[in-house]
Amino acid sequence: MTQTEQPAQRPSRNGKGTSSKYEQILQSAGQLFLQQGYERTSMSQIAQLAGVSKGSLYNHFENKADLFTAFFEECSRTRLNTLKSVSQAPQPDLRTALEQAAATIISLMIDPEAIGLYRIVVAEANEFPNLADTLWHYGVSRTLTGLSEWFAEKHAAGQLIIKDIDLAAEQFLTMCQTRIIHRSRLSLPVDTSQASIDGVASMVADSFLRMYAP
Amino acid sequence: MTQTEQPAQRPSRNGKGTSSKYEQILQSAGQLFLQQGYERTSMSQIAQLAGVSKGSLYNHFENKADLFTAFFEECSRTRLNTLKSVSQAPQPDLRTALEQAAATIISLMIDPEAIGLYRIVVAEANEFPNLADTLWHYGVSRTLTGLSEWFAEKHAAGQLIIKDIDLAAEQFLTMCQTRIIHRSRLSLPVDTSQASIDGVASMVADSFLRMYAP
Amino acid sequence: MTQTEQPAQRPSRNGKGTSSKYEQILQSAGQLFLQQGYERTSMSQIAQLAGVSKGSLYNHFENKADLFTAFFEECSRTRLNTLKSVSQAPQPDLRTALEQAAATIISLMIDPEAIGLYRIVVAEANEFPNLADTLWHYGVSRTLTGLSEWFAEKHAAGQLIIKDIDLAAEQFLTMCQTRIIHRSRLSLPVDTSQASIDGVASMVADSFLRMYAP
Amino acid sequence: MTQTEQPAQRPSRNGKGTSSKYEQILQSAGQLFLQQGYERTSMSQIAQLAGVSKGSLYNHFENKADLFTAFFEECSRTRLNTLKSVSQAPQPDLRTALEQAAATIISLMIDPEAIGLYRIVVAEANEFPNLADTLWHYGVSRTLTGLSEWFAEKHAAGQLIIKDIDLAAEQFLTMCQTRIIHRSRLSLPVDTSQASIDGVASMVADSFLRMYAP
DNA sequence: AATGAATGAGAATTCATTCAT
DNA sequence: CATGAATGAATTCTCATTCAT
Repeated sequence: MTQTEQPAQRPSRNGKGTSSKYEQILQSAGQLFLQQGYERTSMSQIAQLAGVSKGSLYNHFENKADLFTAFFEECSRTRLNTLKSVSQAPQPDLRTALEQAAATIISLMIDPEAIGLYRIVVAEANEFPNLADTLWHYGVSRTLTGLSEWFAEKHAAGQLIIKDIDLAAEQFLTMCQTRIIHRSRLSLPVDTSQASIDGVASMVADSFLRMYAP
Repeated sequence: MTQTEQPAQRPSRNGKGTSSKYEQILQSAGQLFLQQGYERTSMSQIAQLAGVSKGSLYNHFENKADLFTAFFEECSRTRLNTLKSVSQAPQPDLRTALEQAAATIISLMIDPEAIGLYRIVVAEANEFPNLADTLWHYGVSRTLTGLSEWFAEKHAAGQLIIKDIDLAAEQFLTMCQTRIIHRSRLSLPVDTSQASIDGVASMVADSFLRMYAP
Repeated sequence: MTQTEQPAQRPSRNGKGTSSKYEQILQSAGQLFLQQGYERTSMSQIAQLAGVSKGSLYNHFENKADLFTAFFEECSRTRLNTLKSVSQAPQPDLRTALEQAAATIISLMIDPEAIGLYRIVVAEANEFPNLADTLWHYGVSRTLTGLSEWFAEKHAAGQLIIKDIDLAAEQFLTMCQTRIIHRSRLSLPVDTSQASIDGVASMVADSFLRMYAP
Repeated sequence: MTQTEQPAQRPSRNGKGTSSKYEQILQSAGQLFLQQGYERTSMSQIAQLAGVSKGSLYNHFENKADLFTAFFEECSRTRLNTLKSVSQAPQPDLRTALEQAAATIISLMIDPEAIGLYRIVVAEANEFPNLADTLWHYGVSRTLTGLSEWFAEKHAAGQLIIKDIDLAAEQFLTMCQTRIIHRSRLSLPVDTSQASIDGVASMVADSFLRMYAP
C-alpha cells in the first residue's frame, strides 16, 4: 500500500539475446500503468499481459510498488531522453530556431506516453513522492539545462539580453504549455494538428523575443 | 441483476444551522478524496469520518462514483468561485494591477484544495471525463473570461495592443504557472513564500507588458 | 430469514371504497414474488411498486415472511378458485365431458400465475412448508374433490367402473400434466396452442375411458 | 470496470486418490445448493463447508453463477445417469416388467437429490434457463428414449398396440408421478414406503396395459 | 527462477428492519 | 398510520502476496 524504497536487484539481461522476462514484465506493467494508473492496475493483469505467472512477478520485484518505481525509472530514462535533443539543430535565424524548439517541445509533451507519465506523477505525488524527482530529473531538468545553455550562448553573442537565464528557460518551457499541453493533460478536446502546434510555437517565439531581444 | 430503485435525493439543507447528514458525508468524502484520490478512498473510510454507517452513504448517493462527482461539483462551485474576482480591484497603475492579478492567481492556485482538485482531475481524466469539464468551467473559464474582458478594456483604452485577446489571457494564465504552481502540483519542494510569489508575479507582469505594451 | 407464523391482523378494508393500502401492497408484492421469487424480491422493490414508503410495509405486515405468506394465501384463495368449477358444465357425451374437463384443467394450470405459484411453492418448500398445504388446499384438493364427486356419479350411473375413486381422480389430474404443463413449469419451449391442449386432453379422455369404461 | 482475466481452469482430477480441491468445492456447493437453493446459499457458506478460503472459490470458478452451473451439470451427469438403466432387466411377464419399471422410476425420482435438482430447476427457471435443458437432457430424455425403445419392441412383438410411441412413453412417465412424486416435490407428507410405491406402480402398469394391450 | 493454487483482508453494495418525527 | 433516513450485518467479488512443488 505504501511504497518500499529498496530498488530490486537488477539482474543483468541474460546473455541469450532474448529480452529477459524482467523486461517483459516491465514493459507490460508500463503499458497498463500508463493507461490505467497505479491503483487500477492489478498484478494479475500485468502477469497476464506479460504472459508470465503471478508468482514470477515476485521473483523479479519485491512488490507492486517496487515494480511500479522500476517501471517509472526505466520509462523516464528511456522515453524522456529525446527531450535532451531540443535545440540541438543549429538554425541561422534565431526566431526560427526558437519556434522550432517550441514546436518540438510541444510535440514531445503531448505524446500519449509523456501525458501518461505526467498524469501518473501528479496522481501518485503523495504516495510516491520521488516519482516527481525522477520525472523532473530525466524530463524537465535536462530540457531546462539545454535551453539555459543555448540562451547563455545567445546572450553572450548579444542576440538576447537576459538577466536571469534559468528563469527565462523556465518561462520558455512554461509558455510552451499554453492551451495544447494544458488541455491535453486534462483530456479536454484540443486541436493537436501540426498547424495548431506551429501556431502556439510561433506565439511563444514572438513573445520570447519581445521579452528578451535587444 | 435487479434494478436499483431509490434515486439519491438531494435534500435542501435543513435550516437549523446544523449541516445535514448529506453535507456531512460530502464534506468527509471531499477531505479524503482530495488527500488520497478516488481509488484509494474507500466508502468505509468516508462513513467512518462522517460518523455514519456505511449503509447511510447509499441512502444519499447511488454509488461511489456518484458521491465523487457530487463532491467534485460542489467543491468546484464553492472553492473555485474566488477565482472570478481576480482583477476586480481597480489600480491606477497597469503594471501594479497586472502584478497583483498574477499574485492573486498564483496564491489561489497553490491552495492545497486547488492543487488537490487539479490532481484528482488529472488522475481520473480517463475514468471521469467530465471532471475536467467541470474544473474548466468553474475554474479556468471564468478566470480567462475575466482577464479577457479586462484586457479588452485596456486595449480599447490604448494601454495594451493585443491582436488575439483570448490567447493573451491564456498566455497570462499560463505564465503564472511558472515554477511555483508547476512544482506544487508535483509536490516538489518549492518556495511558496509571499516574496517568491511576488517575484514570479513581477516577472509575469514585466513579460506581459513587453509583449503587449504599445 | 425463517418465517414467522403469526398472521398479521387483517384490517377490514376501509369503508371509503378505495382499495386500501394493505391490498395495494399485497398486489405489488404478489406481482414481484411471482416474477422473481421470494429471495430475489426486496422490500424496497415492493414499496416502490406499491407507491408507499418502506416503513409502511411494516405497519401492515410484521416482516417479509409475513407479507409473503399473506400474499400467498390471498392469491391461492383468489386465483385458484376457478379450478373448482371444472366439470360443472353438464355434457351429454361422457367422452366429450372428460375431454373438456381435461382441456380446462390444462388451460388453468399453464396460466402464468398458476405456474408462478407452483414455482414459488416448490422453490420455498423447505423455508415455507405450509405454502404447499395452502396450494394443495385451495388448488389441488378442490379439483380432486370435484372430479371424485363427478366420477362417483358416473360410477353410480354405470358409465364408469372405478374401484378407487380418489386414486382415479388423481390419475386424471396427473395425466393432464403430460408434456404441456410439465414443460411449462420448467420454462421449456412448448406448444401451448389450443390445438395442442386439445390433443393432450383428447389423449387423456381416451386413456381414462380405456381404463375405466365398462 | 476492469476486465476479469483468469478463465477458471478445470484441472483434471489428480490421480492421487484424494479428491482435488476443485471437486471438494463442487461437492460442498452442491450439498448447499440442493438443500437451500441458489439464492440462499452464500459463497462464504460454501467456502466454509469446503474448508477453503473464500478467495479460493474464485480461483476455480469465475463467479457464483459459474460455480452453480458447474455443479448442476456435474450433478445431472452423475446422479441422473441411473435413470438410463430403467427397464434393462428382462422380465418374462410384461405386466411385471412394467410394474417394476414404474417402481424403479418412482424410487429414483423421490430420491432427495432428484427432488432437490427438480426444485432448483423450477426455482431458477427464469434466472438460469438452461438448467431445464440440462435436466431434461440428462434426466428425462434418456428415460423417455429408453421407454420408447422398449415399447417399440413390444409393439413389434405384438404385445402392445401403440400408435404414438413417444407419447405413450411420456404418459407412462407422467403417470408414475401420481401422488408420491408429486407430493414429494412439494414436501407434503406422503407415504414413501416400498408398499406405497408398489401400489402406484401397480396402478400404472394396469392402466398402461388397459390403454395399450391388444 | 517459474508456477499457480491458496489465502485473508478488504472493497463496494444490498437489504430487512427500526425509529424519530 | 405514514414516512424515509439510519443501521449493521451479510453478500459477492478483488487483490497483493505467499509458498509448496
